Amino acid sequence: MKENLSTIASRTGVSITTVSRVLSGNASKYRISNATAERIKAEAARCNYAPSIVAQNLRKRKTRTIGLLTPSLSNPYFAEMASSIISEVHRRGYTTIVIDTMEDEGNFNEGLTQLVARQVDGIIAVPCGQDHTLVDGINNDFVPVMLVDRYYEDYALPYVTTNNYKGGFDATSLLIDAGHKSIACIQGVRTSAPNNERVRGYRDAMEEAKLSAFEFVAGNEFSIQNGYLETKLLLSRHQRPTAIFALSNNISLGVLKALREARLRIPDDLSLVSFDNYAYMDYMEPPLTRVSQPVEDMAILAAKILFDRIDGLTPGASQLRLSPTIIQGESVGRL
Amino acid sequence: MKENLSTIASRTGVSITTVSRVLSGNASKYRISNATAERIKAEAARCNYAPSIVAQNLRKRKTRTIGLLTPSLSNPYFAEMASSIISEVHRRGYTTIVIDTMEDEGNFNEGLTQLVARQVDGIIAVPCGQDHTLVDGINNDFVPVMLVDRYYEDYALPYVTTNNYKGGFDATSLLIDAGHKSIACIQGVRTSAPNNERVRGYRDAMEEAKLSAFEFVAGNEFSIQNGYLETKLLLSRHQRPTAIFALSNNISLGVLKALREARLRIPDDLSLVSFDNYAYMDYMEPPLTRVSQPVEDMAILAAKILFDRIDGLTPGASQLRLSPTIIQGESVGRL
DNA sequence: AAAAACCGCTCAAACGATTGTGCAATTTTA
DNA sequence: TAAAATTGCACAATCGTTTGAGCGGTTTTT
Repeated sequence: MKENLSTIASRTGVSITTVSRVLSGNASKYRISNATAERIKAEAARCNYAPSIVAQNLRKRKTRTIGLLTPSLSNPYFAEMASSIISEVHRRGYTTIVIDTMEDEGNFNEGLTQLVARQVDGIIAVPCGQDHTLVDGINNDFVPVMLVDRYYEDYALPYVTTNNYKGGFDATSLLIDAGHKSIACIQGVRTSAPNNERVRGYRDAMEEAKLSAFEFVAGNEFSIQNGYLETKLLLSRHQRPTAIFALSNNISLGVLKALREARLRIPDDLSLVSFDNYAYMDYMEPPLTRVSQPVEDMAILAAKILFDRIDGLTPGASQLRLSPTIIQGESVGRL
Repeated sequence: MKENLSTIASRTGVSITTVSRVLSGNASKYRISNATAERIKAEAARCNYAPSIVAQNLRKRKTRTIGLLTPSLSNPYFAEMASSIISEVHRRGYTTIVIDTMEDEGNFNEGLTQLVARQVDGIIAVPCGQDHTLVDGINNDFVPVMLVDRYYEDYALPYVTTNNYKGGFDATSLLIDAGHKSIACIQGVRTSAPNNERVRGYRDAMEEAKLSAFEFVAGNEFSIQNGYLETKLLLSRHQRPTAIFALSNNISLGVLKALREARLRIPDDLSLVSFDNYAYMDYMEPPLTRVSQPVEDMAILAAKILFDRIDGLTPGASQLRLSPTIIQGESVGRL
């Protein structure tokens, strides 16, 4: 049924060692005769032998596995990221253990511990929360960790992220160029570095246009509900903004829901620019103008840097920000 | 640095066996004195010991891991399914290895083999292709396999899927009830069982309404491009249909793209019903009327049946079809 | 002809846990 | 007080590989 080296060894009349060496391609290196080698290979093929990866993992102290900690696979942004990472990892002959942290710091830390116990060779993570002691210790003492999207400011852990500042700045400038002055910004988690960079970009663009007096930042979660509630609040103010800058895809969905309830039309009644890109946004009412993050590039780069570290190479710069691009939709009106 | 049973044993002056028994909670079962047990626990806690899961896997011949073979994480339908499955698996104390087969039968089979070599305790798979000899052999000889969404017709492998026939029938009936007679159906992979059930539902609904003369089924892939090209072809016919039934979310995106290029408006110029549901569809132009598959229920049920088999329980019915629901959008016009 | 080199393979330890059995020392029972 | 039972732990095998060292026999070198 389940074959192993020893069953093959006894059937071919050689030692386990010899079988192992032949089947791992080291026959000539250890001077196994061609005749013996062929006999072993034939038997292995006949009985459909495949080595136990579990046993190899133990002996080699290497699992050819990497762990991926993602906050939410149901978010298309992270799903695409996971998809790209998994295929990059696969391309290198590794497999991926995926842990969905559901945006919870406890789950995140538990996942990290689990991955270390499973002796993954590397970890790619989108962190939750601000406490980086555990992940930092793991990166120093056990396996290389690579952060994607989110990161810890002023800290040494390597990461690949979007140039969120530029994204915030460009999106805001776009609205300003269209004549908007009163631009509200609905943000996500306030302790998230990308969020704060986006906000900083927004503020700088406003300031540069001498619109600081109109600055308005609200919100505290990257969720549909947060976008919905903050928009509800915004609309109830006596001075309604002419544009909204939503700092994530989910926030935008919430904004849209609130606007629809209020029977306000985009871009006639209000303009909207969203962070994040997704194919569906082209078919929305109207197609959204948005800041597209280079998801695939980030994934590939994160994998590359991680594997360089796994392979013992010391990568150069390992805190990288890739430029986002603006995708023009029809959700911004000229004033 | 990396602690193991032997370092703890030598520091506490007992045998490895004793340490193992204490730390795995079997102290009293093997009559280890309280004093010794406490001493060992204290030392383990002090040095932050965690057992090597790799070693446990080998010895216990169990990995507490399940493999998930998904065709494409960038498809929101499968991403949500993966998300639900991963959290169900996690809830049971297992971890998930995810393999993205990219809709390729070769990748699928390679993934299966890999998972078996890694000795996962069970496999949840959305299969690709029609040849089920490998997956079937694995299910019989190695680990339990559970199919989701797609399955092999007239074959014993257990699965959970949507009642695709009902989905096809209901969606078509809805269009018929709205007065449509000429309803085109754009299908996906023709060898896929769900696809064919949807088509069968479509045909039966047409027949029941005595509209067989208007039946029209085209297409061969669950992709945006297929939806796009088939719509282009449809529109170039001299008798244009009044409605399109698209058998997947991606196909619908392609339809929308083609209609937009032709400057045709939904539902005024053409009606559309789509298979699959996604939050974004509510914000599209117009919100789509669609057949929503019970993704989460399928995931939970698939996990339950798989774990029942892993635990040696013999589940009752294990080829299940869950009913889809229709979500009313505004993409169907009355004639 | 002795020394060196080579050939073809095996031994045994190791990776880090789990587990059935066994064995002294102590305590209880008869 | 001798036999029986209990206590508290250790020995050693096992899971399935990998790998450095070694060994007897043949061939080549000096």
